Amino acid sequence: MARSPTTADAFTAIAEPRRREILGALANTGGKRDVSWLVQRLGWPQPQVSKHLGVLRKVGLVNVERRGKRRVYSLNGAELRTVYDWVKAYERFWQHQLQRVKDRAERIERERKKENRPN
Amino acid sequence: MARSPTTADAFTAIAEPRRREILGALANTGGKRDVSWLVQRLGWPQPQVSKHLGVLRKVGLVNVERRGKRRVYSLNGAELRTVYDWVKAYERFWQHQLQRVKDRAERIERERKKENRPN
DNA sequence: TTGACATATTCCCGTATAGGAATATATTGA
DNA sequence: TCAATATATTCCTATACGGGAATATGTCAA
Repeated sequence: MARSPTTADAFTAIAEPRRREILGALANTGGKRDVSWLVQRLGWPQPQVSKHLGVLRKVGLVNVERRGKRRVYSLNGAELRTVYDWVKAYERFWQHQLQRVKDRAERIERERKKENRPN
Repeated sequence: MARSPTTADAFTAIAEPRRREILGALANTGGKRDVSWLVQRLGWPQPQVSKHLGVLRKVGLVNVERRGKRRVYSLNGAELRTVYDWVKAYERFWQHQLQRVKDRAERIERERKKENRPN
């Protein structure tokens, strides 16, 4: 078997840096723009932009709206939330580390004060 | 060009469902276990587990510690935080939607009350 | 040293990419 | 109808996967 298709879910879709760039570009402008604008903004060939948008659309990270000959793409935050919820469940694993750093700093501070007081 | 290697960064590494399973298994037990335990727990062939662990290690999502002939793997939350920070920046895009849902519910509620009161 | 155990690595294969180039499809206006 | 514009799709190729099977490496204990 090969790798999971990029269209499998939000995780595989955002694995590609350029697709994250597209989401970022959409986000910076309120989350709604047509393809021409994205092509101009990103400076990539139009087919490349369309293809990446196709992947993002298939996994529901963006929605499309026909507007004459334009197609307006918009961010769908709900789908990104899948990723957010997953990673947030690991929060304690980096907060632990921060806590450890904090604890250590406090211990050192206590010891510093102790040294100033005679025993 | 092909797809970005899975060892490129945390995003590509966690795109694979089985690697997320490994992280999940580690997390459920305080974040520190050897390979045999993971093999037992996940029920996959040992080489498969080792190979996925190799990818996770290369991107820094886990650390290894030699313990005799065992190798103890531990979660490295700091690297997951990369993903967290990225996705958190889009928070408003799903909160917007929740807000919209909430606003709509409140508007409907107001209108329901209005109907009960004579104008 | 030797054997048993734990883990990593290699080789093979089918599959699915991402990018480039070319082309197809759809929509508008004259 | 026809040309122009906007966007999507197709075809091509190099690349790198993930799983299975086999094997290599490393470490302990007797």
